[in-house]
Amino acid sequence: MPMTPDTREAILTAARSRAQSHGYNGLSFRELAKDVGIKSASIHYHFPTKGDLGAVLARLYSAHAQADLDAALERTDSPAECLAAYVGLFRKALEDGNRMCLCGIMAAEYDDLPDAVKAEVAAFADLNIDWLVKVLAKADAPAGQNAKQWARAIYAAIGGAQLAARSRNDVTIFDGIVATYQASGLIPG
Amino acid sequence: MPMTPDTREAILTAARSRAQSHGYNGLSFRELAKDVGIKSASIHYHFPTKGDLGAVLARLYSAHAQADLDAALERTDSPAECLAAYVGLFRKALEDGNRMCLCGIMAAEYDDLPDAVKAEVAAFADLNIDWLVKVLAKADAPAGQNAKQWARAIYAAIGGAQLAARSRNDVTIFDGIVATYQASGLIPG
DNA sequence: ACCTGAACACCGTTCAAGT
DNA sequence: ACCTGAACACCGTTCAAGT
Repeated sequence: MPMTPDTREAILTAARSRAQSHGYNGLSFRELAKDVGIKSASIHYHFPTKGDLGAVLARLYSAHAQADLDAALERTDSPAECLAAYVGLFRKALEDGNRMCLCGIMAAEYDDLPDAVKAEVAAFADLNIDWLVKVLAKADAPAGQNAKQWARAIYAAIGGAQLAARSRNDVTIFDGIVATYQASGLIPG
Repeated sequence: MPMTPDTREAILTAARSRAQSHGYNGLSFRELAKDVGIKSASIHYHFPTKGDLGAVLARLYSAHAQADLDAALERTDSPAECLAAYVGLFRKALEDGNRMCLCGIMAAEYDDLPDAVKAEVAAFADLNIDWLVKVLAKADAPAGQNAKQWARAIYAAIGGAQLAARSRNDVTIFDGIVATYQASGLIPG
């Protein structure tokens, strides 16, 4: 009689939390097993390899992000308000234990990632950029730039702000950087 | 009679290269030992712990960057030209085997870093920001922002561009993002 | 002064064995 | 269907031993 109704679910929850702090390399099956209350060998029953777990993790993370972004776009089609919601999602990770976007931290480990995980990380970036393109459609892009280039720049800049704030363990650094992005016109505000 | 005149130097060179690709977690004493042609236990003679190696690595990396930046500032005090040189340093890492800035990749692993390495990563960020403040002194900051806030935003944005381009293994993505930063006024160009 | 082999507790993975 | 113990080759680290 297991404590949790669904071991697979419990593994995914613990793994997501750990991965957002320690990355893919820092994710340990033995630590994960302790969190869940099983032996590390048992994790392989649910996820044959660490790469399988990483890929599922990233795919679920993307689906969750997609849902959040769609909900924001449904509340308003104002670029400034949508971007505020967008920035808020990345801010939340920092607030919650100085964590990173799962796919942002994994992008840094790119060379060590199994191919299946690499693909999911790329898909997350695409999802973000596609949503930003939709939002930015009714805003004025920087001179000579199309919406796609603009979207890519915003995605990269927010990821960088998260990374910079994290290594200071200080969310206000994130806020300050975003404010400068807005003042410069990179982010509509 | 060792092949290399200075084993310590050989360890540092190999470690820097590996760390810029695989990060601190992905740095293996046994792989490093193979590169240098000694046994992994021997590395501990030169660097007692992996944290010691990481801290020395980051400190040397910072010193090298400081020299490069000072040289650029000596060639010209034009903000646009200095920033072009700055961007070029980050671009070079991507060109050279899709590598990252050492301290950028380590910032993503922040939670797993020994304290001595954390300090060096923070010092690298400070060095970058201080240099940028000097360069930006004679340029017009985005409305309501001081030079320090502006410098922080540029440092974060360039790091994010490197991260985003790396996970596509495509330097032209970096160039496109930087072009948008320039068009928006975030980076003087 | 510099290097090594052997040991330790870690890691992901496999697999025969349990229920 | 789900879990485990034991084994394997990896990891950083220690240390007595070599030169």
